[in-house]
Amino acid sequence: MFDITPVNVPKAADVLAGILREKILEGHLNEGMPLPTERDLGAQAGLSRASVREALRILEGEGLIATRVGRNGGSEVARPSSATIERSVGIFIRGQRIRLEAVLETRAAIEPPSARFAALHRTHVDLQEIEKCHTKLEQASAAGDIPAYVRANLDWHVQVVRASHNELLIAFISAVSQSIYVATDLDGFNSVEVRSAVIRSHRRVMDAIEARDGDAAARRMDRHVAAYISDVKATQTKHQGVKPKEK
Amino acid sequence: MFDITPVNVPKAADVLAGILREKILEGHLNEGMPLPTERDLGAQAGLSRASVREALRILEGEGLIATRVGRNGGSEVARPSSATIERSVGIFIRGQRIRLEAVLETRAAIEPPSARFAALHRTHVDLQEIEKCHTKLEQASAAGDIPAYVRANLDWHVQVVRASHNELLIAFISAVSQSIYVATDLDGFNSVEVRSAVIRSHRRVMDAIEARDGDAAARRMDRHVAAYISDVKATQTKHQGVKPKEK
DNA sequence: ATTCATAAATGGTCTGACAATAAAATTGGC
DNA sequence: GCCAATTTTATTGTCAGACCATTTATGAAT
Repeated sequence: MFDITPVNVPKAADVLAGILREKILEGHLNEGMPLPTERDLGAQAGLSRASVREALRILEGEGLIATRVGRNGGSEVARPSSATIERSVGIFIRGQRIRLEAVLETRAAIEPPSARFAALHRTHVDLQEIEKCHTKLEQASAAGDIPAYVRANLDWHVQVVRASHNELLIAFISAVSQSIYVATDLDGFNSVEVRSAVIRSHRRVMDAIEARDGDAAARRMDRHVAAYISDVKATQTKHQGVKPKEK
Repeated sequence: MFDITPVNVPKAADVLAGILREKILEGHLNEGMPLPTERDLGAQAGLSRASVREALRILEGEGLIATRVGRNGGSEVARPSSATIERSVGIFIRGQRIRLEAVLETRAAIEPPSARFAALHRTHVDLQEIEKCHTKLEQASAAGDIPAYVRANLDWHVQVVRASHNELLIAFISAVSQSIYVATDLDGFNSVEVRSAVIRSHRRVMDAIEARDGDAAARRMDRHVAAYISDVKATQTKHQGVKPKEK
């Protein structure tokens, strides 16, 4: 037999996008450098403006270029940020109907080792940033402002991972946190006791990071997120009412 | 002051893409369901076909639709797969010039807890799949086929995480592994001793997963990836020659 | 020099057409 | 009646050209 795969029919826009993507990622085009105008690109590539625009739209979706209108407008090379990862992860979670527990589980897997790296690599500025989030958390808790509290809680976790100085872990945590935030049941934090317990856990983790004690940071973060998952599960079963089968 | 943010100028294609995206993610449109034709969509939305096409191209980039040409062609709803995450992570790593060490560090952070979940949630089929990868690894090692060996190595790691049955972790590992593969220095595995050591480590992890021993699985995986990182660093310094400052 | 009006450059959008493709409908042979 | 070859048709892919919207440069008036 010939054993040939389904014939490959690359579209013009895809080809052009691929060429430009490689040029950008290869480093031949640096951040901020302008691309030719759509008309020029079309002339150079022998394509219509419509095809060029589709190609540029693909690259824009990948965060590789940014486009402005008007005179001296046009597309310029951009650095792909974690925002692109956050978007695709968010779509993945919603599209695949990933359960909140699984998302929390993922965070529980990533954060303890991240806390270890944070303890090892943190700078003085990192500590200040984490402390800033913690203060906001305390204030929101005292004021009983639950939405602000949850927001500050998420920010604290992201900030801790930031101190690891591992951009990929930061991107992952940011993406996961974003999805956790929109799915978090605010009622779970109505109790001032629950909020205080979280604040105490955070303090212990921060102490370990400040002391550059990686093992302690990982261990305490592990306990903290595990406790968080238990709380969420308890809240869920309490709210679901009939749902849980009591046999 | 008025305190207004920079005026929002949403583009037609973005708006339409947003509407369709929500419809899909909200679950009103199920997988495989056909969207209207481009002309119909344009008529319904009051937009030109060009704008509709840009919107569809955005959604295609997000993995939310798939498009076929020809009669009875058109776009149909798709489930966003981990491929989208893999792409954005790959672009992020290349675009941000993330060092290989950082990527390996990320894997080292994710895999041990994933191995724990694998030990806890694995099925019999999972074990068989992992074993299959292991067999391929041994064969490639014996035959001295380094590229196949590295490929099988990566597959084994992904397969272990698959056994965790956490789709998000699987997506992360797949994405990271993909990038590790293209950056792996094949020469590091020229030695049969190195390859055998890897195979022995894998076997120990597999034993723990089979025994449903989460702690052991996590611990052994941790040691394995840590050793891997050391090897890579050793290989790098050996190869770089002058680069490392020997003071 | 500052301010204001005008022009120019660029992306955003629309219209209409034709090409390429793949499936359905039709036809012809048996 | 059934199967194969052919034609038709529905759909995306691509193109060309025009005009609109937005932003900036330019130059004139003060």
